[in-house]
Amino acid sequence: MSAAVSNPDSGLNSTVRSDAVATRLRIVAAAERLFAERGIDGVSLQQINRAAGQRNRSAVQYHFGNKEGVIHAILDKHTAGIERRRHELLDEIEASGKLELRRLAEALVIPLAEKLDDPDGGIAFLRVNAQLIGHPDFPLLELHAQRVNRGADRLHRLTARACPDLPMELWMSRWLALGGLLFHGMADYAHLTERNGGAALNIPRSVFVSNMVDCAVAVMEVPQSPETDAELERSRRPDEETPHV
Amino acid sequence: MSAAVSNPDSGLNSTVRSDAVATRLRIVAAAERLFAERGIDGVSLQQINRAAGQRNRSAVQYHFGNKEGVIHAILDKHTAGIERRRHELLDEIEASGKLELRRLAEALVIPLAEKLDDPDGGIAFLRVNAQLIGHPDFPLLELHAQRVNRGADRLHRLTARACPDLPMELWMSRWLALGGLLFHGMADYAHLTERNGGAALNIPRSVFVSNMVDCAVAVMEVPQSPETDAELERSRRPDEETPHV
DNA sequence: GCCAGAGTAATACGTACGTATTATATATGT
DNA sequence: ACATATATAATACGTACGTATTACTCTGGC
Repeated sequence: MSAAVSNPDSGLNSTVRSDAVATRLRIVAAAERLFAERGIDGVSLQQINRAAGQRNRSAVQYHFGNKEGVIHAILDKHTAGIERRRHELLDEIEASGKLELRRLAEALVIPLAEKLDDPDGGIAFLRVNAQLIGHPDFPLLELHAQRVNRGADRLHRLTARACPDLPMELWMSRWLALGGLLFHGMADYAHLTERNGGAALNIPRSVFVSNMVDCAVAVMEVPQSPETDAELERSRRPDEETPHV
Repeated sequence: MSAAVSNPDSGLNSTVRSDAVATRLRIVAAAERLFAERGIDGVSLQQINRAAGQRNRSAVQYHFGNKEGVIHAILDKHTAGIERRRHELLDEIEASGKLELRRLAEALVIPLAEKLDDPDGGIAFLRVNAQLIGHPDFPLLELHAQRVNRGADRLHRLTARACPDLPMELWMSRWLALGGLLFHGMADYAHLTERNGGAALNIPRSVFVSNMVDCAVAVMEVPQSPETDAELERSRRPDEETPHV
């Protein structure tokens, strides 16, 4: 609670010194790299300090409070650009007048995929995101709930509107699963890209991205099968006990 | 290297005492529960010891060597049944004479989904698996490479044969992404199921499973889009430089 | 019933962590 | 140029970890 460890952002400080922002940038860059390589839980704050060239042991505490603060800083660094790009694409779609599902899927995938070419930690950002999906302490959905994310919300609404025939329960389940598909597909490709220094899986980037869009479209637009319809029908009759098979 | 910490399984010990197997079972059960709740890296071996009611501090070391040994024990506990079930389903499919893609997707999904009803750590097993996918120290693919997994290999071959029209690079990429879709979709549903004590997302289990099968089929069987075909075509002409858009 | 050995318990050592406290240096506003 | 608050450095404390070592207990085979 002392002044020395309070987050300078949260206070009423009128001035932000220039060397502080440089240190913050170096810490964030070191953290995202280490998190991507060794896992979020496999990195201590002291290791981040050392990797950032900080001889002090509590520089991370001073600037970000704790590990969650560092994670938020990493997300802040990258999501602004992603949000902007996503709004651009969605604006184009809405201006065109019709909600083409493939365009919406592109608005979902492309802003993320462009991070593959961001040399300032873009790939690490993608890998950290994939780790956060199922993380017990910092689940991605909760982290995003704490921040403004209008682009993703807008996209969610538009895609739901573009798939009016799918029952809502199924749509929700598919949307969640789509997150796993995208983030982990992207993170795997990102990892391999970093190791091979260019393409991965013998697939050029443009082909990979387009293929991911194809998969996203497929998951969203394929109608439920007759088997699923039958199960759905059966589950909606409360009288009949659903068998265990 | 002393005898006291050597894995009793790896030695030539003729006898295995009954209390030892009971302790091993309790340790594995405690470990899978803790791993699922707090994350693999968020649990120390000592915590596993305590949760297993072991007053000794090095019981885990004695029985499993290290954390990777515990993970292998968890996988051993569950994969046997999954493998057996998967071979059953694949036998039926091959006996029928035709490779129906939906049946193959069921052979992929159902053996895992049935773990949702296994009260002996089935849900924890699914959540641990999802964590292992992108784990830096114990990546799931490497762990599986160290063990016999003929059911999954057989399934991989058969599904690839059932999708002859898709270019191989795209197929490989989709197969990897499918892992993220399945394991994380399953783990999310498992987690919610455990919290709500029954169904999750207002979706009964049978509907959820059938919906996952639909998604898997969709990802596997949807042909590449004209956009992807164009990118693929362009990438196969080595003369022309691929633009960055 | 007894004994060798597997299994469990108790204890200790070195290391690294997060956190707190204090001191020094330096950039910014006046 | 100076004073002040901010930023960085240095150091210390308590805790928990993995590991190793030693001693005790009890099972299982004879």
